Amino acid sequence: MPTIYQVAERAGVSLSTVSRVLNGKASVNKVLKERVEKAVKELNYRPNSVARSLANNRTDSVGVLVPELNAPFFGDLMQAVESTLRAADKHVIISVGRNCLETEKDAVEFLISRNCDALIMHAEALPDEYLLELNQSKLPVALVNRRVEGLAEACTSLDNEKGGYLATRHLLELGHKDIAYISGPAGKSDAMLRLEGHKRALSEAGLPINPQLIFNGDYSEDDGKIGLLELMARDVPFTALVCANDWMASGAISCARDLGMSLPQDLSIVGFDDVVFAHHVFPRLTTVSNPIAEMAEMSAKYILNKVYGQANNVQLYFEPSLVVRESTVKHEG
Amino acid sequence: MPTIYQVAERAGVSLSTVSRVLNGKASVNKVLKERVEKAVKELNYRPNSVARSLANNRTDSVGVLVPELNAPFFGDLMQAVESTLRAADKHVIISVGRNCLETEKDAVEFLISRNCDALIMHAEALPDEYLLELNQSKLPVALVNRRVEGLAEACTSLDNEKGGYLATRHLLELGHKDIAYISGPAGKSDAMLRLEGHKRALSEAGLPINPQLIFNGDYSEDDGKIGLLELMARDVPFTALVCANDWMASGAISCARDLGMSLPQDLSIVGFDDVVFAHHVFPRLTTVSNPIAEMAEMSAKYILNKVYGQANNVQLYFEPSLVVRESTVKHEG
DNA sequence: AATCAATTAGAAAGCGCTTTCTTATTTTTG
DNA sequence: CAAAAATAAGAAAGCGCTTTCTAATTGATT
Repeated sequence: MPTIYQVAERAGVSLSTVSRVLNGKASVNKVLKERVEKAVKELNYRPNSVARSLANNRTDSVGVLVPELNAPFFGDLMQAVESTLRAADKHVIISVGRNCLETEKDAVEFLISRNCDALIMHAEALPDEYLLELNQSKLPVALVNRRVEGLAEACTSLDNEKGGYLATRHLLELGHKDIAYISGPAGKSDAMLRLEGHKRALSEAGLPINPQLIFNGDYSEDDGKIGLLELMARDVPFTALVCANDWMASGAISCARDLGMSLPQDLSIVGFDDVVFAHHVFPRLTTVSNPIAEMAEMSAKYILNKVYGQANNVQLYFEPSLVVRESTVKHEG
Repeated sequence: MPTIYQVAERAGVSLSTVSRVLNGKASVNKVLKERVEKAVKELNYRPNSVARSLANNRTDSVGVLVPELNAPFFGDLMQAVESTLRAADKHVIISVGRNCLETEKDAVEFLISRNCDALIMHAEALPDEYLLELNQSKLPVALVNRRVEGLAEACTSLDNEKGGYLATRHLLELGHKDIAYISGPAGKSDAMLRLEGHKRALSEAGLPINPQLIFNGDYSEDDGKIGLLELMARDVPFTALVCANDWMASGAISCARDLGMSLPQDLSIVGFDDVVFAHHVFPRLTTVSNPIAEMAEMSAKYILNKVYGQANNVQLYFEPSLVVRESTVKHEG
């Protein structure tokens, strides 16, 4: 590996000059510049990014924290972040939080120890204060799909309440009146907002909110199944079901089928997120789209602006929209 | 951020001594050692990994190349690599190849420029020679799910031929005699081997190999659909279909359903890979399991051995196994 | 033509570590 | 007990860059 010294030597200039043409910040005599460029090419010189980082205290890398690597939702997120950042020649260090406070803290520590210039996170367990502190203490933080008081400009978020509202409104418009709901975990604000939206839709339609028709799930496929069984055991009839994400919807669907129900006739089901497999399930899932890829891209652009002096437009708020497929059907009666 | 100097000063020793206790390689007087440790704690000192990398020419990071980030198969791969490497305090820099030669080369260049200590790749387009050269030139390479002549010990691979064999044998055992096959792209050896296995099963059963029953797909969901349509248009009857991966199987299933077929009665379908959504599709997919996570883990361990002096056992060859679900059924007649 | 300002190139310091080389101290040995 | 060997701490060089500081050259100004 040639160093900047060899380039300087070959070009017959000092290494300062080489550095200057490499970084293009200061003006360099045209002749010398060409000599340097020639030498660079001939030696196939590539600057050592570690040395550069040490000298200018910046690694051109941004840490990304996600709960899991093998879920389509976060796959979309990472895909968007990676391509946006890579286009700017920044690299991405990915770390996994597993939905667990300790692991998330650990992951952040890890990313910090790697001298990332910034962090882009889909943080599940870390409390707001921690994130605030992180951002103040030193390294800029962007939060995907989460709102934190005092960090507004660093947060991209979805109108989850509206999403919940859209899902239920769709069912109401199809004539359903008895609509069950499997929510996400009570600790997560998106889950709570989606549920809020559901309730608002019911209220607007003049329908009562029956707690017997609400099951508290944890966003896992299993809880879709467990939720459906539990709801049915409660013996309050319902003709439609909203699930707060697609995983639970998928679990509920396969459970319903195991129960011998025929879908969507016996039960209309709506999911949330529109993850990639939503159209693999049968009947193809009606769901609420979550523009996670765009949110992630915006988070990346925010960091590009904040840390690397770019000037992209960033959109922070996103609207969900309904994607009607085949898992919902008119209620006859 | 405190540096090693402040630690040395506070502990009243030289920075060499601090470095020595930090790295634990040379022996240090017990008293001094304790003083250093105390100072480290009090200052909450964390070594600067960039400086360390510059000094010892090693970044403790390994580059990972995958074709895409948002596919379950590669999600499993990354998950395994990340957790294995992170447990050894190495970090992972992920780069995307998009199944395209140019992009893959680019991605590798990128990872090299980031001074990775090694590369773990699921390379699709890069030719064997390129990989060999890479490995020789400087940085150790581990290949997941691919065999390269001359790089045997660096390759984990699946017995794809056997996988294809198992899929078709399963259908034969169910009494099917007319078995169609949608293969992966001709350029990929795993695709070719799976097809070989299919043919071997047919031959062993004394059945002819009818090219009219083979469609050349590209592993995409769309090609599952296109393949099925094309095969049916050829007017050679078949009662079962093997698809060389789950995506194409899923495409074929949803196409079959759109055609009004009832599954699995009208057509038994087998997939390959057992990706996470295989049980979301309906009927739940019978498929051949691909232990990609284990392969990936082994690739990571190989690198841990080769570059970081660990001594894990590594398994290089993996056997697929059949996962029978509900998309295949006995052929009556 | 002489002075001053503006450019531009080179020298050298510094980023925060590791590691070799020295030197001082302790331990071993005949 | 003196000399040789082993041990451990410090000094300093070096990893490959960026950037400040200094010096030299050129151009502008009166």
